[in-house]
Amino acid sequence: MAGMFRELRSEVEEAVETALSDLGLPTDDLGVEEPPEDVPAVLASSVAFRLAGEVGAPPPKVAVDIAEEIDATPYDYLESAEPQGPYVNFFVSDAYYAETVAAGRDADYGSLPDTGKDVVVEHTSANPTGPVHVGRARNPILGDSIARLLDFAGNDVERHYYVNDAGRQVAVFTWAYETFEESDLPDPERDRSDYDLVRYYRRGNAYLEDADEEDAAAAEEEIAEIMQGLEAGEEETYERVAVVVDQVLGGMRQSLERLPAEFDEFVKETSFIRGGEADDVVDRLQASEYAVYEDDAWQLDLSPFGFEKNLVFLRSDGTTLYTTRDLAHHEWKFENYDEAVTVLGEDHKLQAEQLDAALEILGNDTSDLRQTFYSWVNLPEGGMSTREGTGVDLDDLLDESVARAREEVEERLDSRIRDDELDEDDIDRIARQVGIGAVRYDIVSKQPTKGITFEWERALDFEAQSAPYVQYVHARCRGILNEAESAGIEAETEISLLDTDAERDLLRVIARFPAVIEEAAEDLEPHAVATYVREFAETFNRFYRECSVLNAEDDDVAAARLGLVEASRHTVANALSVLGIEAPKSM
RNA sequence: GGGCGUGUGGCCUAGCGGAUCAGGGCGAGGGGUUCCUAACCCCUCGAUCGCGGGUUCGAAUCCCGCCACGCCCGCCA
Repeated sequence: MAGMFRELRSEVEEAVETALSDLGLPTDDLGVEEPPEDVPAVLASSVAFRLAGEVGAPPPKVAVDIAEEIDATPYDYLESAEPQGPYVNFFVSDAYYAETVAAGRDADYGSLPDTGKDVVVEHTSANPTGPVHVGRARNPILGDSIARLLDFAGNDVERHYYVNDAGRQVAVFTWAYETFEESDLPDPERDRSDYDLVRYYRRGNAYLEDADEEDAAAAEEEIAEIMQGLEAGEEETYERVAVVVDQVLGGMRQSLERLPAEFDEFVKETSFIRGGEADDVVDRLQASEYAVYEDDAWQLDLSPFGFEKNLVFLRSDGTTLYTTRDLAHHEWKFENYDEAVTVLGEDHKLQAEQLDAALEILGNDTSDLRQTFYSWVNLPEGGMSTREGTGVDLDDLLDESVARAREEVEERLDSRIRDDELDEDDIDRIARQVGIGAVRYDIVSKQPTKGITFEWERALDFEAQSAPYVQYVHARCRGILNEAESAGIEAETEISLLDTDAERDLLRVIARFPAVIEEAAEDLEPHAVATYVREFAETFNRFYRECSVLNAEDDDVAAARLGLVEASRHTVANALSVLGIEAPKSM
């Protein structure tokens, strides 16, 4: 049940290995790969190139010998091996296609068997200083998609947001919130706690920058007091900070939920100070052979790990640093989960590597920790900053996208052929699904390491190679399924009647889905699923044009095609679900 | 200065050692709807895969050098 393609791949690998060893040839590299689109085989091998020297014959001759030696009879899905030039091509049996339709007709098609692993995915973890802006939006979208992907690949997944509530920023924020008067501030951009409070944060930062030395120093003293209070474990200080943090975070959560990105737990940095775990980390690091005491501060000499500079883990005033607390945080993850995944901006790369080294020093096995990085989303004119108030708020982007999607829906209403009468709720629903989906797909479909420059027109393009393009395929499937039901057509798993190129192409693409999930999950690359689902949609649209279900030659063909549509619907719905994009029942 | 990342047609993007077409999309031009929703499909235009070397039977993909851009090199997070 783990996917026909994956089983076929195993069969082919075994068959090639057997044939090679029977021929007395090395089996270390089987060269099994996917052939180009125009080759009708499902898999191919390029071993002949590598073995040509050894055999003393040209690759095409070697390919013939290997193909002849391969015995397909013991296998269910491998039908035959045929040489073509220097390649050996592998063709599949009807059972391969039949099992694909049968598997695809299960609603959870594509999901992988339970791994039994508990995995924690930490993502976003943006400082609670103000509304989420587009520059940060890649993190929740990527992180949430990775969590969904790992879940679909058979893992038990928890999503965590690590709340930085112990740093200087929140101290500044708390001081500003307690110091400035609302009447001195501009109106909030939205009636929500994060938009409300960020005004104090911005005012506070501006004050620190512009105030004369004496006033600034006085403010700094108050800020330092808050930081010291946190470190000393003063309950009262925690409460003061929490008033600010919890309110801002509450607002930010509402933005994130629109994506949607939801969390199982918000883990506060201060909890590792209060619980004593951070102090414990300090004690153990001080006792390690890498610890040095320089300039009144405790540091780690990480040169054996390839780092030029020392990593300070305890300030000269005796307080801990972000990384120190994060060490305690990660040890806690190791205790409670089998694997930990963290989604971070590229600016945290060095810090993440140092964290890794320090965790090793503390005796942890960091092979269970995987960090994945992404580049920032910038505006054409530069970066975005919460503190300075520059950038596009995520809420504004989503609102704009939904509004444009609504315009599209309304425009298309007139030329609509289908007589299913979309009501006001449908229009709302479609605008939201398409609008949010478009933003999400635009972000999740690109390699995370590539930088993105945010441009309205490009982000909100609903044409081909976008979420709506794929979502439309789902709506088409639902449309066919609904009509078929009223027409009394029952789906069948009947491969012999699905023999056109369009049908076979679609079957082959559907068969690959579980293998795509497997590989994407292994590499933490949801964009591979986005690429796949786009290819799937292209293939489906060709099938849709050429092979009518409701107007098929006869009832048997209609029933067989309906089975294929069912499998298609599950494939596209599940792929979209992994990407966190809704699958509309109509558009 | 050092480290990491990115560089694919006018623009965006996939591929990251294998099939003398490097896939898609946007854009530009031309077609398609008495037939399951045209947010669709088909055709045409357009790429020395940043530059220069090297390894290999084979390189967009690996190695070296260079150039451009981004990020990092705090007792900030």
